[in-house]
Amino acid sequence: MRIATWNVNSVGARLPKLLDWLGTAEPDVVCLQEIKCAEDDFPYDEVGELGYEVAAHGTGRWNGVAVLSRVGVTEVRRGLLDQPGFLAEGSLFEAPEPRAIAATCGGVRVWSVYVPNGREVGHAHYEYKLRWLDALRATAVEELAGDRPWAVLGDFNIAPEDRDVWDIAAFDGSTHVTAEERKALTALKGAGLTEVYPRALKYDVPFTYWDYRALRFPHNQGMRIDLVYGNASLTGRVTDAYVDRNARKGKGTSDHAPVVVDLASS
DNA sequence: ATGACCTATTCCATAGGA
Repeated sequence: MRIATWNVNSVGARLPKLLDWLGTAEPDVVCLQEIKCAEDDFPYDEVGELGYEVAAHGTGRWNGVAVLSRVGVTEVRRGLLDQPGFLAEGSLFEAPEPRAIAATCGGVRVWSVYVPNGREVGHAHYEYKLRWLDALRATAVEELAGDRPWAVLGDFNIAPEDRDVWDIAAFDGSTHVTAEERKALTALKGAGLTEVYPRALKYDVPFTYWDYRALRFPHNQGMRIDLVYGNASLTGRVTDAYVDRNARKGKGTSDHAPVVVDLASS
């Protein structure tokens, strides 16, 4: 069984690339982030023709997550346990954002998550990011009572180690590399999870994101921020994991590459 | 070269991304 995660940066703009990739990588389950469309506007028919059922959670212009599966989709859950919203400047209410969806696919429980960016250290969005990560941890604790294979995959917007960014000096004082954010990942692992570390298809560090600007991809100036965590029932079945950087090549791509994880059949 | 992009929308300007 092959599961994957990919921040597609708009499923509408990325549809041709997504369909191509589904056809060649042939994943059984795909967690998507930043679909940037309302639930009703997801291209269900197009991915359906390739055999995928879809559970989507999206409201439009920003965020949005989905799970695609050709091995069934049951027990769909939208949002985290006590998920915080973001109080935008000038807004009176915290808006709940579509950043997490779960489904059970072929006996494996998967969460597709798009962790808030944080914008700047000390910004309200940064505090929101940390609160959101704590809600993710609490959700994991709640769901990990049993021993069914369980994984959370997605764009965490955190580089776990200094080596996971192309130049740590360039990130001095910025989000994605702070001790607080990394502590949140450690706390998440404390729920009973281990990271599935992927192979790089080229170079040493398996980066998953390269900014569109400044020729970051050709220069391999990337970040490893799309991550996979699983419980022992899942990680014990991992036979391979890699970042498909080929999906980042050429025009009309996402700025993220997919992370692919292969599991032995149970 | 301290340069360099891309998305959807209240659509040709802006917010957000990381």
